[in-house]
Formats: sequence, structure tokens, C-alpha cells
Amino acid sequence: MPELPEVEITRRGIAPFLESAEVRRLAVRNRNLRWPIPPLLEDRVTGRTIRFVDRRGKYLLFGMDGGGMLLHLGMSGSLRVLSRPVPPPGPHDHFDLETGDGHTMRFRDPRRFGCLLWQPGAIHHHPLLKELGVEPLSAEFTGDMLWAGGRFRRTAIKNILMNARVVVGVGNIYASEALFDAGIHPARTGNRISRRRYQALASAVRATLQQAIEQGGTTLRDFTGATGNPGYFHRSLRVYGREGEPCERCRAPVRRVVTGQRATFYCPGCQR
DNA sequence: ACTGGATCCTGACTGC
DNA sequence: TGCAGTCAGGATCCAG
Repeated sequence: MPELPEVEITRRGIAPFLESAEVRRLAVRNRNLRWPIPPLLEDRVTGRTIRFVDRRGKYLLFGMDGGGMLLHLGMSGSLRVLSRPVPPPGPHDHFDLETGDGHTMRFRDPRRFGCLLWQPGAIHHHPLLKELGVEPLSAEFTGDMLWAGGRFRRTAIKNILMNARVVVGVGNIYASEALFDAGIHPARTGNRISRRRYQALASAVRATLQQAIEQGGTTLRDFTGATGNPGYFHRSLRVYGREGEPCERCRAPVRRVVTGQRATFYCPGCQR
């Protein structure tokens, strides 16, 4: 489900209820996520105070004294904050985290590609975060940086964009959208893109993600923010999911191809 | 060192 | 209506 904007929307939705809150109870109903929820996690977090809710790429980080939790939503995960009376959990509601003041953060993930892990010490030191690339909304993310990372590679630029070791948070939807914005063909290899075009691409990535956050993310199937409101960015999608529709710039029909086992949408007229 | 492919899992949708 | 097949927003791991 979620790419960076959806994770960031989720973070903003839950943070007011969780930051500075004490964990009264962690109720795990199904530990079998991508990696099992650690057996002792309940004991580790109960009674601790959540100091901050942070985001790194598509990971959510819950910082506590002496350790922290790392959570990934995978493809189909979502978080909701519930007030009392808390409705009964559905079949894919794998855990509830209850705070001292009576709120419940509920994790749902039908496909169970998500994860919930514990990291002793500083949560930012978790091994899964070690190899992550640059944050696309930070000042470090520039066209030159992308150019340096891609200029010798013979991989399709779309795959480079989606590679979390290069830049985090850009998934299948926003990669297609940013490439459309920059006028770059998604299958063009990294070594055949000029420095100038890399700069256009970096701007496009930043603008696309920022706009998506402003609109509350993209709701394709059932994404909602933590408070239950849907995102509206799907209305702004210009190529993703629009196979056969005329490109808004040149009227050529939008094409769908599969690269790296993922659907890719682009305009054959404007993207070279 | 890089690259493509298989893989984990369930639900929604399409076409017969 | 039912059933089989396809596809889905992620990311790791492995073979070549």
C-alpha cells in the first residue's frame, strides 16, 4: 500500500496520540509478519514512554528509553488510532498498542509483508536502516547526487529510483509519476541520462512526493490516514493506472509495460 | 559488483 | 453464481 507520502501521513496521524504516551499494553494476535514479532516485545515495551515517532524511508520508528520499535507497513499494512469503545479486531488486525490515556493504535495487514521489530539502544541504529539511501525530501537529495549514483549503471532509471539504497521512499506509483514529470522514459538506463535531466528528475521526485503529502496520500484501494480520512492524490495521478487514456500533455495514449515485475506507466509521446 | 527473478501472503477484480 | 487466473502500493535473498 504505502509509499513515503502514505507513511508520512500515517506518522503525522499517530504522532499526536503516541508521542509522550506510556505504553499500557501491547496485544499481539498474530506474530507471523514478514519477520516474526519478537516473543518478548510485549515485556520490553509495556510501561515505557514513547519519546518520538519518526520516519526513515518507509519505516516508522518509535523511540523509547533504552530502545525502540521499528515498523514497516509492507504492501497492505495500515495503522489506525481508535478511541474507546474499541471495536473488535478483524481477522487481519495483528496487534493493538494501548496507551496510558486510553487510545489504541491498531495495525492491520492482510498480506503480512509488514514487520514490527525491537532495537535495543538507539532505534536509528537498526540494521535494516543501515543501508538506506538518502531521504528524498532532505537537502541532501539533489540531481547531482542521483547522477553520481546512476550515471554508470545499466539498469532502467525506474529501478534506480525505486532502489532504497539510492533514495528511500519512492515506490511504484511515484516512480512512474516523477518520470512522467521529468519527461524521462522509465526503461532508459541510468548511464544514458544527462546530468541536466537527472536534476529535472530530482526536482520531479521531490515535487511529486511533497504534493502527495499535501493531498493526504494516494488512496487506491483502501488507504486511509490514521484518523480514517482517505488521501486525494490519486486524482492527481497523471500516468499511473491510466493505460490507454490520453496523455494530458500530448494526447498520446498512456502505455503500460512490466519492468522488474512491476507495472510501469508512461507516455510514449513525452517520455524519452 | 550488478542484475533479474523468485518469494513471502491475502484480497479484489476479471473473464469465462 | 462459481471458479480459475491475474494483479496489487515492498523489499530481501539468491543464483548467475
